[in-house]
Parts: sequence; C-alpha cells; structure tokens
Amino acid sequence: MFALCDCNNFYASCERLFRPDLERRPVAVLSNNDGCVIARSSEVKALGVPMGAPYFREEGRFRHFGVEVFSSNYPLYEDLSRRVTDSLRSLVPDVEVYSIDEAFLYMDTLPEAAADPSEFCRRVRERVLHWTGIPVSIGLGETKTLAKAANRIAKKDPSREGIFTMPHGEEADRYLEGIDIGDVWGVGFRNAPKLRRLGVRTARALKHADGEWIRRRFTICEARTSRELNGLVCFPFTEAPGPRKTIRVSRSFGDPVTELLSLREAISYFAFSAAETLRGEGSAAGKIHLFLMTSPFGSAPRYANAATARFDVPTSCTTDIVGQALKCLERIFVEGYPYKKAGVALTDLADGAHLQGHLFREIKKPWEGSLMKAVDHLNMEFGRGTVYTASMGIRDRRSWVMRRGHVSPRYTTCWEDLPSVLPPEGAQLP
DNA sequence: TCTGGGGTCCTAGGACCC
DNA sequence: TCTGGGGTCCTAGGACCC
Repeated sequence: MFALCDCNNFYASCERLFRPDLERRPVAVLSNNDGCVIARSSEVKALGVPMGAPYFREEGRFRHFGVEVFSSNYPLYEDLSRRVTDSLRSLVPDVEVYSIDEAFLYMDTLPEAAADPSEFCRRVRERVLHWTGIPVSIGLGETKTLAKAANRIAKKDPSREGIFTMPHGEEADRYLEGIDIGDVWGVGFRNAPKLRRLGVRTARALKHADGEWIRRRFTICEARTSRELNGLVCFPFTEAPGPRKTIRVSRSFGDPVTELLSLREAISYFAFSAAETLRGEGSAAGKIHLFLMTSPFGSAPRYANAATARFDVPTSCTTDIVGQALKCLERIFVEGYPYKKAGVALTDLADGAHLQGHLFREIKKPWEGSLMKAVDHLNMEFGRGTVYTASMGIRDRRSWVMRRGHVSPRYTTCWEDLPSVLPPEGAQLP
C-alpha cells in the first residue's frame, strides 16, 4: 500500500502560519516576478481563479474581493517543507519526498501501518498539523497512481476528513469513473484530448483499455499509467532518488534588459548560484548551457538563442563556470533587443569525487577545492551574497532583479525577520 | 504595461561501427 | 535496373510532473 501525503494549498498555508488573521480569508501566492498565481487558498479557488493565471489579469478581481496577495517566499516554503518531511519520518520509516509539498509513504514495512493504513494515516495527519501547522490530505492505494487518485478524493470530498483509501480491484471503478482523464497522474494536457477523442474519458476507461492498443497509439508511459490503475506497480517506491542530472537557474527580469553589462551581471549570478548548488550535491558539470530570450508576448521584436560549452574535465569551480557562461553569452548576444529572461543549465553531471581525467592534458588546480570551500563557508556563515564574483555587479545597483512587491518576512530562516511576541502593556514577566 | 522556475523520461532520427 | 544486416550512441524535441 502506498500513501500520498499532500499539503493543502501549500504556499498559501505557509503564508497563513504566521498570520492567523488570514485564516478563512482569501490568500493567493504569486510566482517569481509576481507573474502568475501559483497557490490559492480554498476561498480563492472558489472565486474561479485558475492555477497559473497571469496576475495582471486577476488584480482587479483580487482587490474587489480583498484577496491577500503574496510574492513567493521560497526560503520560508522550503524550511516548512523540511519540517513536514521530518514530522512524516518521525512516524514512517519509508518516505519518498516527491516535491516541495508531497511525499509518498510506503505502508507495508511497518506492521501497525499495514494492519490499518487508513487509521495510521489519520495519526500521521494529526501529527503533521500539530507539529508544523500545515494541513495535509492523504490518499491510499495499491500503486502511486491510485494513491494520487485517492488523494484527489480526500481533498475534494469534505466528508472524508482528509483521508481516502482507494478500494481494490473492481470496487475502485465507481471512484475512478468520477475522475476525468485529464486529472489522472501522468496524463497531461496534450494526451488528454487525444484520449478523449478515442473514447477514453475517465480514469476507469484508461484502466480497462487494452494495454497493447494504448502502447501502439501512445507510448510506454501511458501504458504504465493504465497498468498502475489496475493495481500493478510500475513506479516503485524509491526512497533515495539518485543525484540530479541537470541543474538550472533562470529568471525573468522585472524590467527588460538591453545592456550587455547588465546581462553579464545576471548571467554571472545564475552561473554562480548553479555552481553553488552543484557543489552542494557533490557533483561536477561536464557542460554548461546558456539561453536568453525576449518576451514571447506582445509585439516587440523577438529573439531567442542558446549556446553550449564543454569543460575539458568536469568542474564545480565557480570561476570556471561563470567564465564559460560569459563566453557563451558573447557568442549569442545581439545588441538592441529587450531581453526578458535568461538562464544557465549545468548538464552532464558527474560524481565530483570520481572524475574522468583528460587524456592529453594535465589539469591540476590544487587551490581550487579549498577556495570554493572558503567561498561556500563564508556565504553559509554570513548569508548569501557575502562573497561573489565581481562580474555579478554591486548588489544595490543591479537593474535586472525580479519584481517582488508582496513578499512576506523570512520568519524562520533570517534573524532579522524572526517574529517577536511582545507581552501586553504593563504585564509582569515571570 | 504586466504572463514562473525546475526537473525527469521517452522516442525518433541521424551518425556511426563492423 | 540492380545496392545487406545488425548493432550502438547521441541529440533534439516532446511529453509529463510539481
């Protein structure tokens, strides 16, 4: 049995945690750059605001209904996500963190969980709420896909009180009948219309479709989803997913950037940040990929391009990575366009401890390791941005920063932002 | 005026080998 | 007019997820 534990309206719940006055009030959280709506409290969902809606189109409606709007505050969400995971691990040995707000729990290793999974999950849910203040819903099923489907029902049907177990075999059909094909985990907005045209309109229909036929008309992915709906595990529990294969840092700019100098600063910043993540994973990058683009919307002239460079020996050294990124930029930058977004991706990642050498060249920089350790240590100890490459520009003069008009304090990760609890006037402290 | 960011996996087609 | 058979590896593009 798999359980899928999913935090309710996660980012909105995080924002409410330190603002009890927002309980039962509409709360929306925006993507980076205050671009789109990416989290909605139930009140905002009830207004009919879709996931991913551009904020500028909803702004009027939000003002009218008094929706409390937040820019995304990832330090806060990541910290609370870790607390939720820790709470889960305190009760369940096998936890697979699937995303910032979801985790699969494997029920069969723990005898008390296997005996009555649904009752056990009730305890899990209570503990997470009690320890972190974040409400979660839990769906149970024989496969991850069925647990996902069960989770939907747990969320949608208030009478389930946040827990639903998908029954086995044919008994599941009456529930799967109520799930639109487009809402099945693994069926996206491209294949859903195609499946519908072929008469497969619900989760139940996909479950009973002929496997060979699905495989022919689609790919192995859709065939697996169909098998999973039949209770056959195709996506096994994987507690420790391997190291990442790509690391990507990209941002849209608050205002379009036209100057090469500003772009160099931004690219340096992205490359610096990617290199930091890379070392955190203990990996080294074999290639670097840089891309930039103008806005895909509106009538302004458009330009988009990308460049890739390969390192002779995989590296995790910031100066190597920033240097190559800037060389890539020289290759594709064209004067005169209003650039709206750019980014850096590190690929061909290898284990940093066991690097393949270069056949014809001896490349040894013994100081490199300790220099990067010092940089990471300083930035860890004294805060991000304590040391950085000069090419990133001076912090307060960067023109390419993103818009974040409604950001909440970093309540749990920054000393200056810690909430203070003041005693009432004249009260005696014990 | 204003439209996010970060991932994984699969497939088809091309290039190459003997 | 006629031109083999059996492989591997790489890449770009497309699909999906949150």
